[in-house]
Amino acid sequence: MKRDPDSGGEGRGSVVPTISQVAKVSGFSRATVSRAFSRPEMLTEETVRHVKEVADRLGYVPNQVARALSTGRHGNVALIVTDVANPFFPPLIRAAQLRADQAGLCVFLGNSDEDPAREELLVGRFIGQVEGLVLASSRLDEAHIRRYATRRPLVLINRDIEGITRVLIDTAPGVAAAIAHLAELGHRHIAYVSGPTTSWSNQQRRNAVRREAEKRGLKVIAVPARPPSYDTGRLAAVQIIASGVTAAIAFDDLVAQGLLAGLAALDVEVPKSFSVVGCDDVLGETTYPPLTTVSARCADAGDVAVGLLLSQMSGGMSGEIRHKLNSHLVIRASTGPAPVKRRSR
Amino acid sequence: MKRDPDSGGEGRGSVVPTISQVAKVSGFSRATVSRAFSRPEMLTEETVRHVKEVADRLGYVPNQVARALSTGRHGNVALIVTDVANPFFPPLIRAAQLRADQAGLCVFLGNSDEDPAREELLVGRFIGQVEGLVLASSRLDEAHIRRYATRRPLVLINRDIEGITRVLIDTAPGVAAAIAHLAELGHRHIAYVSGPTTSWSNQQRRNAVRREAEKRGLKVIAVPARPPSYDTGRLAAVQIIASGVTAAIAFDDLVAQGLLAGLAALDVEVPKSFSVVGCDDVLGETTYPPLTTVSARCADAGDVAVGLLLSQMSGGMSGEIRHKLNSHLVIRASTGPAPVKRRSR
DNA sequence: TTGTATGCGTTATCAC
DNA sequence: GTGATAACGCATACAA
Repeated sequence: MKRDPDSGGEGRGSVVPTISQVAKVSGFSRATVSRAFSRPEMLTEETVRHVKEVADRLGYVPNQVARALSTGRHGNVALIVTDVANPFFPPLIRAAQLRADQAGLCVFLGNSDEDPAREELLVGRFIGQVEGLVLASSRLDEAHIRRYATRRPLVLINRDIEGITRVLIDTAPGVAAAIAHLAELGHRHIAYVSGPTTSWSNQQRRNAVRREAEKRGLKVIAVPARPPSYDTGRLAAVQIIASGVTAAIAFDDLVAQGLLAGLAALDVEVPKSFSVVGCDDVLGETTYPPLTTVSARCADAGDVAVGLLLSQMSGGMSGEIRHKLNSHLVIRASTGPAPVKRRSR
Repeated sequence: MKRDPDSGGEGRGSVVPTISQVAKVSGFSRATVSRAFSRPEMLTEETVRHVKEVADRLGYVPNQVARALSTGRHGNVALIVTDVANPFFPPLIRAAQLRADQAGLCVFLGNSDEDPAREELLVGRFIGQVEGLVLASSRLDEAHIRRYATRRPLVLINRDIEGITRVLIDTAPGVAAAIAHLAELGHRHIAYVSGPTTSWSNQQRRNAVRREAEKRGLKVIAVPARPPSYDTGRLAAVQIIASGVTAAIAFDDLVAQGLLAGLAALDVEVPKSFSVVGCDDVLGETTYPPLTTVSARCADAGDVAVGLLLSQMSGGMSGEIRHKLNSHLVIRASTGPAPVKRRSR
């Protein structure tokens, strides 16, 4: 079982010092050296100072793996998202990181690419070395998630499973407001540019669109943009224009931005001849024209999720938690009055 | 040292099974159970099957921490970036992840916020439980980096320190081409909208601009946008216009995009009255007008960095490595001929 | 092919 | 306040 002390890139020819070396050199016991690092308040200031000095000289630093084995805690959590490169996630990741940092936790990041198998692989790799995990927009089936949740504290973002702690960005109110906004502008026929079928967010938004449109007597058709991206949004423009609608609400801002480009390519002026609404509000005013969109507080979701995970990890968790985050409509410049006349299809 | 087996969120009232339980129930020794998971090829198919069945029934799964302590390897690496939310990084992170995944590694992600102290904290937290790290756009001082590099394999992205493995996105050729492009369009006075002083990329780009401009007899002024962002870019517009230049090249695409917005707010038409060049090419054609920019292959950087880290971790590394990634100019629609006449400042 | 014995580096439990 | 020592759960020489 002897191991090459030089493997793993440690030291250049020098052995990695352990607590025992420090003990021997400092003249104290291993227990004392250990305490000098983990609970200095139990020792004389003098002792601590001496031990640390020796440790410094030897280049000793506590082995976290050994510590973790002994204590059962290592302060790691995992965050799995579907796509780091989708602008929805970076703010979420950032906020989650920040919260974890403040608690002294290290965070593993995983990228599932919306592939359940890949996500499962990642969870499997992480779960043995984390104290908790948060799954954002998980594509795992319910049974798997439930099983994982029995092994480790687990919180879901934008996935609604009874009994599992979850934080949901409730875009329904914002979407409803968007429909109302379009209705007031005189639009009667609109399109919903839909995202992934398996996405909770997509289902929620689609339903909200239908419900509110029906209530106001608007006709709505669905046009897919899968996977949701700038390109699929751009490609959807032709079909949307051909359908004769005068406005579209997209699954997310990226799709909306692509749609804007697609419309421009068709010489359709926005918002004069056509109105576009996005969702998530992750692009700010950077689109042209600035996008009317549903604000989704994705950063808050990351923050809250890690917060809930923390309290779950520390055991202070009573019943089921289903945290909802509000949304609202942000009106910018991509929506306007319905054009007075448009050719029928 | 007895520990509450229920802590850490494990099991609901059930003890976490260890290798010993499986051994007892299956009738084999602990060594055999261990081998059934780590080196099944050493055992009879029959024994492996039996052991795994028992393990399954008991819900046993190897404890990675214990395994790591024993073997000295745990398959974790760390990636630290300055800002997850800056569009430059997501593609890089994604590519790095992918490469690590293929090698079966888990990746810790850290966010330094361009703060050296914070970055140091993160490295300290990570280094004890990773086999290697990659630091992107590190703000750490050279001495620290060198010290860390003696403890673990380490590769730098966009930071040039002799003796440390590094991958550098060489934007100088692309920037030079951009200057040439502007010169050919008749621009004589241009601005460089600069990024963080401590950033290697910024220094490199600034120098390339100066060098090439001098060669072609262009005058160049520097205008700061710090920290580099959409907002600081937008704010820089006033100063830039006031200076009387006819074109600007920005530290990165985000700044360029902000500048575009700032110019629009001032009713300066792009590219008719003013030309803008970005850097990194992370926005694609999503800006208005589509941005002429220097392509920077940031995804490749992440991929290559992890690749180098892997070979360094496996010990197969000869001398010093300084991997350069090329760049080139991508001409879109934000650059055009210099306006025939502009009021002097 | 399988079992035995020991070590990995640390923390926690007891004594002193 | 400090020291001896037994876990923590697993992997691996070595013996059988």
